[in-house]
Amino acid sequence: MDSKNLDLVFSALSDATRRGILASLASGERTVHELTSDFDISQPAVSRHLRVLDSAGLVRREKRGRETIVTAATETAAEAAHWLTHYVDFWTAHFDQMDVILTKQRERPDGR
Amino acid sequence: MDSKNLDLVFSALSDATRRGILASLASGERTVHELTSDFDISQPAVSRHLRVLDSAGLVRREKRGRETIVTAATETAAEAAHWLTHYVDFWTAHFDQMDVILTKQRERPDGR
DNA sequence: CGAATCCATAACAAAATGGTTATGGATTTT
DNA sequence: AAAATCCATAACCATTTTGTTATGGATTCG
Repeated sequence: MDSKNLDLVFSALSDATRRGILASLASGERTVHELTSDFDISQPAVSRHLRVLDSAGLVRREKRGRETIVTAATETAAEAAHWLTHYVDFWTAHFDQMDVILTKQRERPDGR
Repeated sequence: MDSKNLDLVFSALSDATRRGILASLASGERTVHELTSDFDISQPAVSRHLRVLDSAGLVRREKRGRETIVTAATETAAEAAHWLTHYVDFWTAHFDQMDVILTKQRERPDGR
């Protein structure tokens, strides 16, 4: 997952409607038509949200007859979650170190 | 973490410069001036990125004399990571179920 | 005290975002 | 075959974003 992909993934996740689409895909695949009736926006608006999610690798679209079937692509979200968790761990580790240092200073205020 | 906060957090994380700022804060606090020399953009641009990160709750700013000290706020990123992980788990669970169903169908193609 | 430094905000321009309606291709239904 | 359905794209508009330069307040340095 490179920087450009992270841009796309986090940007895609920054919209409540798109997160809602992903949430509704948890219960299984949905057509564009079904998604349009789930959310109170026009069909073209749904199509554009899906293109954003698709570009980010967060959903897959597949033509089936005249319908388009949408499914969640778990791996990409998992990668983004790992990235975020990695940073949190990284920060936390350093904060723990800082805490150790500060504790030592408190124990020996003369700096020995 | 409500929907509006998720908007702010993911939107803040969708910019490579802001992720870079967060990364550089892993090694400890930095002043706005230091961050400005780290990244090849103007000081006002850095200030605005910091305001975005601050609004999302991803950093804290503290005036110290004429300097502004910036530190990472781990908790918020952790919450976003948890949100994302939760969804991944949720999806994965359903996909696993689907997989079970599909496997059973493969084992008994007559649908018994 | 005067000069320099640190930083936030305002004003502006360019680009991206998210909604709409209009349209048309492909497929299914009748 | 004609009508209806599903969906993508184009065109348009309002809003937001991200960079810039200009400016000024607060603090520190000499």
